[in-house]
Amino acid sequence: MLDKHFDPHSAEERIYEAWEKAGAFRPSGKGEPFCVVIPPPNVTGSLHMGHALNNTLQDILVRMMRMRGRDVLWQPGTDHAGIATQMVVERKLAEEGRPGRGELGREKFLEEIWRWKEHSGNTIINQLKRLGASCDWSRLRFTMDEGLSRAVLKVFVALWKQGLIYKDKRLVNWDPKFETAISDLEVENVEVDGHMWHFKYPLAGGETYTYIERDEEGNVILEEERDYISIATTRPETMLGDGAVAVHPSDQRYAPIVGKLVEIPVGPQHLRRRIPIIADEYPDPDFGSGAVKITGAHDFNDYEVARRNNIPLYRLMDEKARMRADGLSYEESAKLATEIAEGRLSPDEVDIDQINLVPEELRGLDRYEARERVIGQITEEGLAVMVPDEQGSLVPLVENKKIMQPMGDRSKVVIEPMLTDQWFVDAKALAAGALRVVQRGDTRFFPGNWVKTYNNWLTDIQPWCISRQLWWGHRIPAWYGPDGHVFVAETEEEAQAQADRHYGEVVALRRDPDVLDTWFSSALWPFSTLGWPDDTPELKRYYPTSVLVTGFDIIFFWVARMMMTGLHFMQDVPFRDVYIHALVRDEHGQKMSKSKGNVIDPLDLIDKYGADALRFTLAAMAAMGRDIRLSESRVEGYRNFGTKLWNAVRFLEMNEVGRADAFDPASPRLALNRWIVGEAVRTAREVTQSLDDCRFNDAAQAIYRFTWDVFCDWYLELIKPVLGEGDAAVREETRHTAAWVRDVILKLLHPFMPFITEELWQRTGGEGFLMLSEWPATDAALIDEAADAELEWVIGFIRSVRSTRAEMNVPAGARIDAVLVGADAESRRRLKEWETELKRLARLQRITLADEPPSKAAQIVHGEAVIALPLEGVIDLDAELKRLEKELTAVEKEITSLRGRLSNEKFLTKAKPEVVEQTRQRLAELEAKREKLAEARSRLAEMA
RNA sequence: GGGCGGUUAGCUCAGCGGUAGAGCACUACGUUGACAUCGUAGGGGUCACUGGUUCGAUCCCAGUACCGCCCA
Repeated sequence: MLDKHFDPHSAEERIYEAWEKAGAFRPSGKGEPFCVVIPPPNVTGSLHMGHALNNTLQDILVRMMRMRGRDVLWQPGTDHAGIATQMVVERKLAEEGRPGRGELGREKFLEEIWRWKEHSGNTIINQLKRLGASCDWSRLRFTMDEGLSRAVLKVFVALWKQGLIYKDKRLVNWDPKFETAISDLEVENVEVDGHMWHFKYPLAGGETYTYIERDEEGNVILEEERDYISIATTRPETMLGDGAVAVHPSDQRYAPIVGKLVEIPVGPQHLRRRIPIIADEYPDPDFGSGAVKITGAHDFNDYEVARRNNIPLYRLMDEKARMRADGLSYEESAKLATEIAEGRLSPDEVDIDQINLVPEELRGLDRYEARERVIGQITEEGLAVMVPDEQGSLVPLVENKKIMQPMGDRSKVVIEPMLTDQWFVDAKALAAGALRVVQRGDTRFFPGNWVKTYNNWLTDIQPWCISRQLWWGHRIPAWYGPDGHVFVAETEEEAQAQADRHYGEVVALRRDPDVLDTWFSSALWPFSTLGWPDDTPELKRYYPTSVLVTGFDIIFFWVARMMMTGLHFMQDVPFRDVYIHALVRDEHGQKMSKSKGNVIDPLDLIDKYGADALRFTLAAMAAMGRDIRLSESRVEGYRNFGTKLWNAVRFLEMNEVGRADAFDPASPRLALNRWIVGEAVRTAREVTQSLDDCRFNDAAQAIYRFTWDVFCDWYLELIKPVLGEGDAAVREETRHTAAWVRDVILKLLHPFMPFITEELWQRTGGEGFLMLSEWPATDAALIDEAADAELEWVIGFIRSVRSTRAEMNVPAGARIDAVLVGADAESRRRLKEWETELKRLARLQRITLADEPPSKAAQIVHGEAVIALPLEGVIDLDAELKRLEKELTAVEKEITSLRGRLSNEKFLTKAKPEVVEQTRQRLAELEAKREKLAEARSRLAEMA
């Protein structure tokens, strides 16, 4: 006998272990392949709500497909998460008071990381198991595995040979905390309060010009002689590295001075550097003064302008974003820079990186300290633009302004655009194919509007910086000879051989110290996990994978890149469908974040309500294209749903409903059983179709409704008398049907609530595992409309009586009589057939037949007949009159609306014929009903 | 500035060219032998606003307002 409740704590682990032990997660090898690769969580990670949603949805698809006989492979794994992991281990070493990364050295430090990974790197895997994820864990992969590493090497070398990977000195996002380049996707632009300073750049040689400002009509509003140009900046410290001042070519105010030189108002006065004023489309004439300084080595927009105009790029900071202290002295640097600016020296003739334009007294300072110093110096010198304050005295013009500040998404420090040597993938070249296949529909997005996002990004794609100045990751397979010549090869031996051939002698090689971006290896995931570069049976069988389930936030990071590499190396898309799900937010729509303290830990919810409840909640709320606001009450509600199901099965058990393996659902004779079979089939069809369309919420709702509102509320209530009093054959049929429907529910619900359904399956003597049983059939022939009509009549009868009783304030326990008035033969037959059930569920003493309603009775129109409830002594005449009035009003309102429609000729001619017919029928029904209601009212009115 | 999405019951959300739904919350009643993690009944909505298309618009189109997110 089942307990009153399902106990997730004792059941979940036991069931999961039994599945795993039996190899139930492995591909069957039979049927059409269905393959999903898991979006690999970080090896440092722990399960958060996003993972819970993502993996619940995958598991639902995977479990359903498995039951439908597909050969399912859900390929799991983790990625090595370069920065994050290195950070975690460094922090751990520090906490334990052990030698840090620097002291340990590369090799020892990597050993530490591996040790850490072996020890706690699978936390998230175990958490996924608690969620119920049915991945094939025997195939667990890790991006730093031997096999996957081989794939990375092979891809790197191949792309290098094809010219699609190259080394370049470009501006990259530099994280001063981790001291590495990061991808622009790892930069969050945060709006912060900033300042805009306005400074004067004096024209060289004391030159002047007439500065004329006009309003919109062209009237002169300001005209003065100036010996300077006014520049606004949010980053004064970068003035040191300015290479030019740019104005818009159409800007008349500055037209006279384009091509002239200005002095940068920083650094020792006798060494003032001069830079040219250039014309470029970039400056916005309406913004600030219309003139902008160009610091190509420290700003992405400036970088483009500088490249267009051949303006030199001067690096000002070191890897910690301090003002650099290396290179030439300021005097020498300024001199060279000036010669370049005046065209006496070409930038190519000098080692630009040796030019350090940071004055000696600022060298080694933090960038913000340097900023303050620069501002102070300029202001002191009188080159700040001054405005009057409230008291009328002149003060430097400093605007308070919202500025977008780039922050490292992991380090949380301000990112510095930095000119460095890095490795790049020519993403543009690879993007073309990735765009084409989606255009063509080889891969489909659900919902489809994400295609636009995907296209936009791939169209404007920048070179992908793949090198990272870290130790943890795939080390770049490039070796340098004594003269810096690079040799790229899969092995050191091969690189050495190349070098020996190149130099004609044996030379010592030095390997590039950098590692690759983690996403470089993740981009290979759909084929590297299946065994590539080896030609494995898995690769043949499961590539392209069937569907990728992921969040929109990594369309760029991951989906697009997998598409590029998949097409390039496998000549086919990595997945047929991409299902993009939403973000999980808190119940107020806020993004969950540790700093906000609004994080809901899925494991807490699992502890409290069980994995099934959490999974069902996530699925029920996963409507396409919308974020999920998770509230705990919802989880609680679905936990209750599990209890409801549990007790329904418990009830069947108590009534000796066992198993009927040979049961044919077409065999029942009873309308009740034929009806529930039809309803079950309808539900199976809806769940199946919804899941095929990735409409998880619709599928969840369909099974929920059927289980609770149809099976529990009606079917179980209606079979109670049958099981108690029916004859043997009828009882037998009903038990078999009930068992069959119970199993349909367990199966349809299993992908959503795997634990409780499996437990019930086992406890009711189900053979093998539910998770490996066959998905319910969806044969529409099992739907019997005559049975539907019959049950509709029965349920409607009971509902009406209950409703009227409540409104008449009849005590819930009181058994009253009912009289069926004006019933036709069919209704009489039905009444006879269902008398027991009607009496029981409507709480009636007797049901009799009559041609006229008794006096002082509440009257309910039910089809062609009227159900009269003689409530002499109980009935509140006024209340009943009111009730009838209310119903009449509602009916009349609708009649008016339908009549209006039907008297509209345009409706009759233009609306679809079946709609017109439907409307007519409905009107006829309502008119009949109105008549009966009116009769009932007048009878009652007479009595009153 | 460009793109995407949202605005439906008190809350969180589905939905849809013809009759507006769920969960939770709320009200009343209920120890009916599966279930109080429950049952029965009920209240509650100008479907943001303005136009347009249509026989008919909460739904389609355009605009407005407000709110999100992404990219510059």
